Amino acid sequence: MGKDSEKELVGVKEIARRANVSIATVDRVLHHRSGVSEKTKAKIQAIIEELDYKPNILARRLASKKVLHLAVLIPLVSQETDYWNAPLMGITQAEEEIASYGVKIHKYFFDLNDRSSFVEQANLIADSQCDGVLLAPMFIEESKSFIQSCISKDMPYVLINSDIPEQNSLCYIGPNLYASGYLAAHLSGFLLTETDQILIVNISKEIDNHHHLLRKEEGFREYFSVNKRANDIFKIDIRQTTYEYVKSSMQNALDNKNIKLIFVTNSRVSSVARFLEETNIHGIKVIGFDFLKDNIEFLKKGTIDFLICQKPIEQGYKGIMTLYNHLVFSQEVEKVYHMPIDIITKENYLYYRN
Amino acid sequence: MGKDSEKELVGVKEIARRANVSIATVDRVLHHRSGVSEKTKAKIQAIIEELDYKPNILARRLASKKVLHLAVLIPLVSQETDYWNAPLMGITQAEEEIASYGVKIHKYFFDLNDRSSFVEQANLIADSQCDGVLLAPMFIEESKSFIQSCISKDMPYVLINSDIPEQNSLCYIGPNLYASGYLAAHLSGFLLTETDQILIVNISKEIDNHHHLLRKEEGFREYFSVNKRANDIFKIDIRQTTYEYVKSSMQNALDNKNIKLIFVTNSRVSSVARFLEETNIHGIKVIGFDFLKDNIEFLKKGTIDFLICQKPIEQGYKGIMTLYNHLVFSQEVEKVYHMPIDIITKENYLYYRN
DNA sequence: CTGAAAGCGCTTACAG
DNA sequence: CTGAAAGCGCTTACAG
Repeated sequence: MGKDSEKELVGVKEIARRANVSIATVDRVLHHRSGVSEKTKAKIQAIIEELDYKPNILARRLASKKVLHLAVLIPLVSQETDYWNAPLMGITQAEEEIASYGVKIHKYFFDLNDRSSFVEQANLIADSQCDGVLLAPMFIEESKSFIQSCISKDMPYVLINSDIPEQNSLCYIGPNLYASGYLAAHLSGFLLTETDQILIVNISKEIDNHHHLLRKEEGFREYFSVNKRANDIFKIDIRQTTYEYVKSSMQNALDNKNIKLIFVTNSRVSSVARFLEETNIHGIKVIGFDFLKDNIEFLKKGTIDFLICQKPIEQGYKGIMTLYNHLVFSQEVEKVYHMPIDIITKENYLYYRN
Repeated sequence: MGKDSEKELVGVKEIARRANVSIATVDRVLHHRSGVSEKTKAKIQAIIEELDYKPNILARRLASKKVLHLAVLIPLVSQETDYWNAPLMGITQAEEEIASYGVKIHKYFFDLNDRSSFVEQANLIADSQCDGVLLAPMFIEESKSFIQSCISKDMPYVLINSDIPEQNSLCYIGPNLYASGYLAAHLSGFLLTETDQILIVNISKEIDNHHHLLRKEEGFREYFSVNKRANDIFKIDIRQTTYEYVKSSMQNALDNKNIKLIFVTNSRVSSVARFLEETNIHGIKVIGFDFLKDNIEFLKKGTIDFLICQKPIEQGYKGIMTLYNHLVFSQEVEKVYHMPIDIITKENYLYYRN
């Protein structure tokens, strides 16, 4: 008994009856609206507490015709990588789920290779007077100034995929980059002897800004240092993302060495795998990131040994739901929600969700 | 335009207006209730189709006071293993989420070591006239006859954790046992040379029925056979779950061999790890199952190398939500929903969700 | 076989 | 500062 039997019937009506006021007044204090005398406000609040009143969300959404506008700012899916298709799917899924609850989602896309497109879209959002923003802060400086305008407009915002320092964001949802690098190193450890050579590969047009890649590299190196492993670790930054460029860079990097394992710090690992396959290089283990079609193909064939994946779909989904739950239910949110660090192999990729 | 602009306003009222009937009549055909002439029924249905009417679920649940009763039948959490606490958490989480939508969940527990307790509880459910059942069919025969009574009473049921052949279940939600054994073998492969010896350990009071353990073993062996690896594979079935019994069994099993890796087919892997630790045996790799406190402790210390986990919380959660979505929204369900096969290590366990 | 009316628990003008 | 009333889109008796 107790728990089960009590709550049942408590609604605004009951509260109004007990407080000897109208339900409209109860509604006012429920929503912290002005225009209620301190005295009656206090009385009503006491009753709300006492009864542990929980509003009926169904009725709330039904009665209120207010629609909630959420803006999303993420990279455009490019032909170079369809990684961003995944978060977008999660966002769309959330959208479908809450559409009937009066939520509208407005999507803005920018080009990963074009900072100005980011600024442009960000400005559109800033002017749109929406109720909340989901943001992938790929360009640090530009993101910071966008965030400033969000703050000044009192728009809550959620960051996904990569975090940015100094932030008043509602929360960050995404990987712990350092930890994922560390794990990659641990897996590497299984594949190597103490003397095998390792190559770390960062592939990105804008490596300076891509703290993510560098933080993964740090985590990776840390593992070897903590475990006092003697393996030589080389590294290369590849600043053009075309296959031809990756190929020639890799040729140079492998030259005159005896690399046994390559750690690619992002989803571009398929370029490296393609290179190894085309040039008929065998006996090198490969670890990279993300559950993308190309990557999975190489995983199946055994050219890639491990992929680390961090639920990009769920990042998008959770991002939207967090905004929704915060705005509609005033739900408290964790400041940081690190995604699980999933290990994908030939044997379990079929069962990977997200 | 198009998609966005159209639907907005279509409700029972509009349908009623167009069909020249009352909304009560519209409601009748919406719910396939009797008492409507074929003629008006056809007219209304045509309009519903034409308008692509989607009922407002909020209003539906709000107006209808009908409560949905779901029954859950799972093992009691024992002091021997708290595995079943996880699915229970997922069930409770789902319960909280949909409680305000008029769903009541009734939990029945049985003792894993006592078949009769299963039958007892199953009978209670069969008599309870609930609207749907979530079931962990640990005892095959008893489950089959319970399922028969569900079918005869037209109660939909969902299976979790382990599947049972011949089934008209709404769906199965749980691991692909064979595949998880296969993956375990793949991971083992990384840790071994071609000549290292392997020991498979099944720990359970009722191994005959526990097809799950045996199917994992099969998957495990299959990997070595497919990949033509020459490792000797030994096995032992331990039919008492107390630590003392496990310990002495393990002592025997290791005697006179040079085992380099132990594969424990379920969550009892911590007993084996404890044994290795207490008897100061080093240099044996260990792979087992499930994200349990004890197991994680040994993972941290390095006694256990890999844990394979299959989101038990989510199994419970999805089980309930599947019943709910099926009963409330008539949502179609996949017959089989295999959980991802997660690999847990020292480095990523902190980020594991579920 | 069909419809008018009340009600689910809340919000929103509107009037005072 | 406060309340009476209409309405959100649907369901449920009840009456015919």
